[in-house]
Amino acid sequence: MDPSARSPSSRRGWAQCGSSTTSTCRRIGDARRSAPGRRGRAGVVNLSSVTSDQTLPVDDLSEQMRFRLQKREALLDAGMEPYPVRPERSHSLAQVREQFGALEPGESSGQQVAVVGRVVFIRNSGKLCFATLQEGEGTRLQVMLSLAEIGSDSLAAWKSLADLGDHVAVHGEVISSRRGELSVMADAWTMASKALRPLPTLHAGVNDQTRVRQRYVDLMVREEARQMVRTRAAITRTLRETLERHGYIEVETPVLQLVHGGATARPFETHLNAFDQKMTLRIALELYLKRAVVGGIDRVYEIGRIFRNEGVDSTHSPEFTMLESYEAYADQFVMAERMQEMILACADLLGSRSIETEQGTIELDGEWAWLGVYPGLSAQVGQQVTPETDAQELRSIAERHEVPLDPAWGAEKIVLELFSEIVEPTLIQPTFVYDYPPAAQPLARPHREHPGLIEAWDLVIGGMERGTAFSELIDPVIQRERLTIQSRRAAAGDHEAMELDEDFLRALEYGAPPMGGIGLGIDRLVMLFTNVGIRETILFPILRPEGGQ
RNA sequence: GGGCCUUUAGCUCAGUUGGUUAGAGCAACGGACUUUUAAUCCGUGGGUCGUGGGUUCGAUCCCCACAGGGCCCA
Repeated sequence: MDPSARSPSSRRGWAQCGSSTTSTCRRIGDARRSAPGRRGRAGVVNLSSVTSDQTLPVDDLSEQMRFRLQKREALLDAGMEPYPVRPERSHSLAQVREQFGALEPGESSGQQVAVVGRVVFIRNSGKLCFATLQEGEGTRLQVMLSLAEIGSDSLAAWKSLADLGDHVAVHGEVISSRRGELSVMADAWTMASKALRPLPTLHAGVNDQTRVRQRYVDLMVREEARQMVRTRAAITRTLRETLERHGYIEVETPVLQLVHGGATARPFETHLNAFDQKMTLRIALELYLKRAVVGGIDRVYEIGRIFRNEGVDSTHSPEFTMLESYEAYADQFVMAERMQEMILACADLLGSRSIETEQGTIELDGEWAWLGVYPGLSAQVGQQVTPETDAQELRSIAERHEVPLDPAWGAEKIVLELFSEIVEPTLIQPTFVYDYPPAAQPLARPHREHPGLIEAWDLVIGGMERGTAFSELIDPVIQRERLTIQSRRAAAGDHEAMELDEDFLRALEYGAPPMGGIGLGIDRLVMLFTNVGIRETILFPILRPEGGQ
């Protein structure tokens, strides 16, 4: 707030403003009642004085927006900036609450402050006005504007120019109202930012569509939306802290890649003009992080956005955030300890190791179960299934359980499908599903004891895969064989198959240390702790274009 | 890809078994009010009933297509 706003001269300014506004508002009413033919010309407000030669077609705007545009003009006419560069602000609303929270009802602090916030409630009476300001994460504070303190011109300006949704700056003494509400008793106010669109009803919230399409509105009106942002940030911070306690180093690896790999997924394609080169957006972090471990960064992780050009539903988003971490001289069991520690740290931060869901209570405390893929499937279908069970028999099991299969799939792929359809949804408590067939993960090493299996697990909680880990494949010869098979599939038209990454193989050929690696989907982790769909965990999710645009 | 539900004022929602001028709360506009708490009281305005076709004397309502959103299935 400009200090001069409290000088007598500026009060004269408000006086002019107040009176001109009254007439402005009458003009709007007159214009609406005048002949329709005039509205075309009069119905365009020129904003060139502040922005450019752009104009807003006023006839297309709601009545409320037209009034607010006129109020903005009235502020400018009166020499009052509707969007000042830096309003005076001595305290945040939270600081006022903290420093003066102990005031007794009716007590005055004798302290002057300058605060800024968005008007979320407004209660105007003849000579005393109340407004509730809201800032940042939702902290609210009442301001009072009294005729005796602020003068008739400034009070009139407040009543005619300040709307719900505006940011306003208020200077005055911190007091407690007679009812004990902590307040700033204004001796001056200025506009901090004039809102042209009305604030939605605060108590009803907004519908699901507006929530995701206009998250900024959702954040203004719904505390749970603000809480989601904080929860997600707290979870990523906790994951970082846990890994860094174990000596992990955070790195950033390329998003734009020549060769996509590290996962089975269809990539987004793009083009690098400088090299006239086709490129893809990464579908995983894996291959570059392993290169870092080869180079001697023994404990390394990245939290980053990855992109998969696939379906969109309540559990899938085309872009999502993944944590991958790699640790030299560790195996899948060490990584299981890391995973459990990270998730428990998040649970403790959020306050509880029990999570209530529709499928029942998830208990994160205690031992987490280990379940072999083949024993788990055998128990659920009531017949022995082993790596030796042939595709034909597996297909008859699938038929009995009404699991649709692709005719091209082999036995291993069928087992994976059967497990994820029949067993996975039943695993509510934290379970490491392990001893996978090789088809599951081309980048995991062969099992140390059982031929025909690999060293990899998926962590299933609440019937959904939340994370995965392997004892990583470091034998460059076997890795080349596996990637060659993948690349043949890619060449044959399988959009999800990996390409042969020669530079990655070259890195392995220099000798990678034995290592364990983790992949953890951040969005699904947030979903676990908050019980909402993926679109609520992502601040600005991918959406179809709005109609008519 | 298939099925079901949904789209009405700035916001949240009623409603119309097809019929005069489509409603409520909040919000807005005018007025009253110096301790309110989603303030209250009086008055006023605000609608392409998602879009485009069709049936009908008449469609926001019935039918078809399309678009957005949601749920279930594949």
